[in-house]
Amino acid sequence: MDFRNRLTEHYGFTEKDWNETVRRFVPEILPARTLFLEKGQVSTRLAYLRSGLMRSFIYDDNASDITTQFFKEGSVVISMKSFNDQVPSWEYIITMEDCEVDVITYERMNELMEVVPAWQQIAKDVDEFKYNALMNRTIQLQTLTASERYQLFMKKQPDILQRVALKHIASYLGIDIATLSRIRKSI
Amino acid sequence: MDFRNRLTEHYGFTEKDWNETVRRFVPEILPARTLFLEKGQVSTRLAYLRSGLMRSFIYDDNASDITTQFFKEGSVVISMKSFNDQVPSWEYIITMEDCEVDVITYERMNELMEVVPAWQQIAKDVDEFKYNALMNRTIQLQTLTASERYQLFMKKQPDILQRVALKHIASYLGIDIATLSRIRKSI
DNA sequence: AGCATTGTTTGACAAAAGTCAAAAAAGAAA
DNA sequence: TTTCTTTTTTGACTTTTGTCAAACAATGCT
Repeated sequence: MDFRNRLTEHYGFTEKDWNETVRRFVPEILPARTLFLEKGQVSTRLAYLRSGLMRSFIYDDNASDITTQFFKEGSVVISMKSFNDQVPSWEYIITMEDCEVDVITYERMNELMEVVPAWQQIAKDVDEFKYNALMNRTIQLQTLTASERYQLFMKKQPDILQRVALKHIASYLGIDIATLSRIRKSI
Repeated sequence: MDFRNRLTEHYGFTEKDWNETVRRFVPEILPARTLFLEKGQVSTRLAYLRSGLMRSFIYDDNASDITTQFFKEGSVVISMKSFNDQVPSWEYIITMEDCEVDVITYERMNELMEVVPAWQQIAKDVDEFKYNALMNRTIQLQTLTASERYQLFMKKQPDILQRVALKHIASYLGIDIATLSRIRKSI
């Protein structure tokens, strides 16, 4: 099911709602390895990822290039804290493949929530969805061994596994790349 | 600064706002080791913790009694997914000390958000605060060693460290209790 | 195609963390 | 206080994971 049908079905979108929505999202093509958000900058845009793959990561003295999230087609690409509170981002977001996105700015999103109140609910639902995903991830890091975490990832996100460098999977799972290599051999 | 002042200062509460709020929160005393929320039940209430200490934990075939959060005085005690979406909880919440709480039900909270619109913002802020806390925790689990996690906990939450059994700290940090004991000795 | 760069695997080893069981310590209850 | 229960520590050991460096493989670029 495509985006429009989802909105109609879940949120009772009318023709007008859809039009108001569409006019505020700007389609863009982002080549692979384009930064969508930089650390330190206030996130001004949110994207719906039509096709392609992106990831968020942190990079500082303590932690060099640690992937914190993967975004695949159909996902909402957002750095929640920075976008919602309009504060500087502590993470980067970058494309890993050429991406087709529909982008909306913070201002336009606020307009949209006024014009189409259903968007308030959608925003809330997106935030909740992200919260739940993060909670699952946290519990996995808290309770599973490196090998178990990898096997679960393999099972739940086989598609991403095919598409990204292993070093990113490793950092996402909190495993050393050499260890991950050995885990893979042993399965 | 107490609760009332915080609301007045941050959200411009009027006398009336405060009265509408107060009448919907019910003060309660919960003895130590009282379940505030059980797994499988839909969370109907949220508490403001005036004094005492609580924790949330999961308990199932895979994971027996894994602490997922500590709540201390001044915190909002809530199982976000269950309360916000009114779905069965996947976690328990239990008091660890005698607790003084102000409790509000889901229905009353919705009323309150209508009568005092500032509460919509407060609810949003609480959710965001919890999300950020969870994000920090996740990154710690992802990037720090057991020893580093413990030392950080010691530094950031020395009060909780004094008040709860080490086995709960251990499970919260994803460390075996015997290992934690050795880490403590070595510092 | 050829070279440079980046990513992955491997070996040899070290360090970190877990397991199991028993002893010691601390707390709760009669 | 004494007993019972729970929690914490410890020892002996195993397993898991990380580190460093080199070799190997894959990929991108000119």
